[in-house]
Amino acid sequence: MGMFVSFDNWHGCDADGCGACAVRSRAICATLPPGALRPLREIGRHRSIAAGQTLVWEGEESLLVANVIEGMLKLTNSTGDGREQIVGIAYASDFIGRPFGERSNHSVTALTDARVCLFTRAEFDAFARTHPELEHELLKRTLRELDRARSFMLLLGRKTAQERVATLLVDMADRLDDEGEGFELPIGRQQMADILGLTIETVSRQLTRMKEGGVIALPGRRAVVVHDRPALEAMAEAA
Amino acid sequence: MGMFVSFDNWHGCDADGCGACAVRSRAICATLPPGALRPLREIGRHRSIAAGQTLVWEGEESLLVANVIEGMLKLTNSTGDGREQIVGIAYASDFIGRPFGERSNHSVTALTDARVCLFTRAEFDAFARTHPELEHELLKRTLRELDRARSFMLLLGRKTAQERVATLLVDMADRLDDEGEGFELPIGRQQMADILGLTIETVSRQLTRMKEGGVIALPGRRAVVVHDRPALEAMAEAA
DNA sequence: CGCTCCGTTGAAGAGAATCAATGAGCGTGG
DNA sequence: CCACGCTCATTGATTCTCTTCAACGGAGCG
Repeated sequence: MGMFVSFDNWHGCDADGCGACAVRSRAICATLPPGALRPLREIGRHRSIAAGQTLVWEGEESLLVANVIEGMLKLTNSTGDGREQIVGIAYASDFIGRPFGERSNHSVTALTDARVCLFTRAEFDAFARTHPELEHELLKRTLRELDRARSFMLLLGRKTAQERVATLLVDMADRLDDEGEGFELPIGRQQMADILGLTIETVSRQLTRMKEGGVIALPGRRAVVVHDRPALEAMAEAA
Repeated sequence: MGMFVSFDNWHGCDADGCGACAVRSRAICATLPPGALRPLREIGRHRSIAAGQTLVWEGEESLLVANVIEGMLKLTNSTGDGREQIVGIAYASDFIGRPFGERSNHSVTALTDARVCLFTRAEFDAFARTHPELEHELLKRTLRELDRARSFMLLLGRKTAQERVATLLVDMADRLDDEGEGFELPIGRQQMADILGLTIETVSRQLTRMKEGGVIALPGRRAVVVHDRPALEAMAEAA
């Protein structure tokens, strides 16, 4: 494992440890009063993760939790024979891992090179248990995640391939397309398929259909331009 | 609304209000020290709900939360054109509703006649905010629900019809079949289909196949006897 | 230049949905 | 107690969507 993992050369109580943190104002730490930040900092460690590396395995003991500082990670569940479903994506400032539980229900794998602020679950649990503001923030985030997961259950259980792809594009556009001038997909076709519960071929065909219908353009492998947003939204909802 | 809803004739601080509650030891209230139970009791109301009645509507403002005292309720998400996906089921002692959020993401509808202990969201939020033990319990429950939802995403996105039905039967047997002598399904075929992201016909056909394969018996509409549990579990996992 | 990875496209097939009819319980009322 | 009607479940025939299998294409890179 050591060969895949690199620790930054600071850890714990550093002069500019959290102050300089890229997600200081957006991660759960933001809820803590200044005085409580120091003890949390002392149990946290920065770690870099290479794309493709898995931080937590489905079904294994829950030993780690973390804040995402930079990069993207996927949360996945798999069947015994290798079928995979992405059940969540963690971006910068998101919290990952399973506090207050014996085992992790899903794997966590880096989609891009990433950096996280890591805690052992035991230490984090103990800290959180004594800091209600932190638990409150965690509760709010977990409730939001649960809402998102349940919305996705509707997509996976009841929506057609076209609706699924359109829904994903609308979500991505909302997240990434500030200027309305198109955006870069942060993931490839296979991962789109793993999110949507489809095959890579079906995703590709649906994108092609939308392109031929003039709803979107695909100027590159990862590039998407939405030409007709209302049409895309209509596709996402009804059919 | 009044014609569908009946309030019990006590509410608030009653002599035996919470002490006699059927879920006193299992609901979130169980975490509260005796002294804190009284103020919570004072903002709670018992309500009876008829089967089929909807307590909360998807997308509407989140005004109510509740503990389930008795009965079963379904949490659902729907598409514009009426396709429905059950995203969760609440049993006695479960907590329902969306605290700390503007809107409810899903509808809550009684599957059986039910009784709940109801709070306005505003009052509950304020109470919870000042009772960390309660928020901690709520966090643990929400994390468990999130794990469950994500496991279900694998089922909905990647499992075959046979695997889905077998998975549901295993879950139900674990929950209901103490003696190994069979159990009564708490829901009909349509709701099984709505949970599994299938049609009623497909659920029926899969059950028939399992019956003909000798894995289960179906002595009545709602009755199930598992003859070959290992086979059923194998069906639930691989294919 | 050729290799590899990833995405696209095509043809064929499987699995589930849909459409349609039949059948079995169950409650109601005669 | 039985007949009726209603709801829910089963079964069959067909259609259709998505998957599977297979080949090709194109961009990036050594």
